[in-house]
Amino acid sequence: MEFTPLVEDKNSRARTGLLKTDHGEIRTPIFMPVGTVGSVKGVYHRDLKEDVKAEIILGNTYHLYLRPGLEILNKAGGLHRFENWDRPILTDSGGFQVFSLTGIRKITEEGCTFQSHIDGSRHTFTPENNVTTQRMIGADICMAFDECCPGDADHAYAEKSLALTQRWLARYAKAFHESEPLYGYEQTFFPIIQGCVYPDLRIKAAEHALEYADAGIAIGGLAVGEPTEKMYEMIELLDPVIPRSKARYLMGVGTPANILEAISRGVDMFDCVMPTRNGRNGMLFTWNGILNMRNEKWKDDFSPLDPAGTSFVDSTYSKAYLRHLFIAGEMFAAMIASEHNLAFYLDVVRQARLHIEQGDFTAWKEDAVKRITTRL
RNA sequence: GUGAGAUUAGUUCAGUUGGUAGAGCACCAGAUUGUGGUUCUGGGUGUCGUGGGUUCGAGCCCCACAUCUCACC
Repeated sequence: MEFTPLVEDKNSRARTGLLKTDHGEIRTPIFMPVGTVGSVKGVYHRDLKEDVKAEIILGNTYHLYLRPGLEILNKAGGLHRFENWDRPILTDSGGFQVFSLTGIRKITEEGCTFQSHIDGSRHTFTPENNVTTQRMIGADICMAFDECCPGDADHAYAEKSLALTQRWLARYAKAFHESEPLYGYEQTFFPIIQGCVYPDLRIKAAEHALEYADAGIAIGGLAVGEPTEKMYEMIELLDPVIPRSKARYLMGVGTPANILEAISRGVDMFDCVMPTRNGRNGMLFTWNGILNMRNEKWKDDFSPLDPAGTSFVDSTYSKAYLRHLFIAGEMFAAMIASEHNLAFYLDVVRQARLHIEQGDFTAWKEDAVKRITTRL
C-alpha cells in the first residue's frame, strides 16, 4: 500500500494526498463512514457511493468476530464480498470496544479477555489472534490491537498502559508479517500512537510506533474524555515527529469543526460515529450550522433540509417533514439524517482538499468553522 | 330502568388523619467523538368532571348533576 503526499498548504500543516489500495484510491484528507457490523447503518451502498461519495468505510473486528463470526466471513470470501462493497475497508481492532466494556473485561500481558455483550460468552483477543481475525475479515487497512487509555488517566497508569500497547504492537507486527492475505489483495496495518495527554509519553509512543508503520499511522486515545484543546495540543506535538510520508489517521474524531482543525494540524484520515449516531437521534450538521431536527421550531418549516447540501435528500425533503418523521419514530428519519450527515462530512473534507489545492485553506477554514458550529 | 365502580398532566395512574398535587410513558430542551438502532441530563405542561355545601382550609367529607365502565332487569 502506498501513500503519496500531494499539495502542502503554506499557512498550516494541512496537505492533500493519495492512498492507493487494491480496492481503489483514497484522496486525503478523507472521512471514513463507520459500518461497525458490516453496514453503515441506514444507508444503501448505492447511496454511500453515488450520493455520499464515500471512498472507504470502516468495519469493526470485535463486532464482526461476535456476529456473524469468522466462519461465515471466511466462507463469504471476506467482508468486501459479504457486504458487496468493492471500495476500501478499514477495520478497527476492537481495542476501543474492549476499553468501553469496562466491567466485563480483563486485560493481561497475553491479551484481553472479555464477555460478549450479546450472550455473555467469554473470549480472548491477543495481538496474534487479532491479526488472524482481521485477515479473515480482509480489510485493506487493519488497525493494531491496542489498549485505549482513558483521557483522564494519571501519568503512571498511562505509562503502564502505553508499555503494554507497545509490547502488543511488536507482537501484532510480527504476526502480521508472518501471515498472508487470504483473498488475493494486499492488506496493510496502521500502528496506533497512545500516551494519553502526556507529551513525553506521546513522543515515545510515536517513535516506537513509527518503527512499524508502513503507509500510515494512527493517533488513538483522543476524544476519550480529555478537553478538546488537549487533543489539538497532542496532534501539534506529534506533527513534527511523524514523517510527512506517512498518512495520519486520527481515530474516532469527531465533529466537523474538530476535523477541520485536525486537518490544519496535519491529519489526513478520520472516522466517527457522530454523523450516523447523532443523525439517528435528530442532529443534523450543515454548512449553516447544527440543527436538532426534533425541535418544535421546525414543525412548519417547509424549506429544504439543507439548501447548501450536496445530497439528494437535502433538496428532496423539508425540515418539517423530517421533524415529523423523527417525532413519529419512523426509521426513514434515521436514514435521511444519516445520509445527509455523511454527505456533509464528505463534502467538508472535499472542500478542505479543494482549498488546500487553491492555497486559501486557512482563511477558508476559519470562516467555515464559525459557520458550521452555529446552533440553529 | 336498577345497582356498583370510576372521573386528578397529552396518556395510564398514585395521592396518607382534610393543609392548594406526583410517577411512568409521551411531550419540550440539552448532551453524545476507533456505534449495543442507544444512553445520559434538565423541564410538570394541571379549571383535580360540573355546580353547590360543610370547614380557618377540600383532590379527599356531604348533596345534586354529567359522562364512562361493569352487572342485573
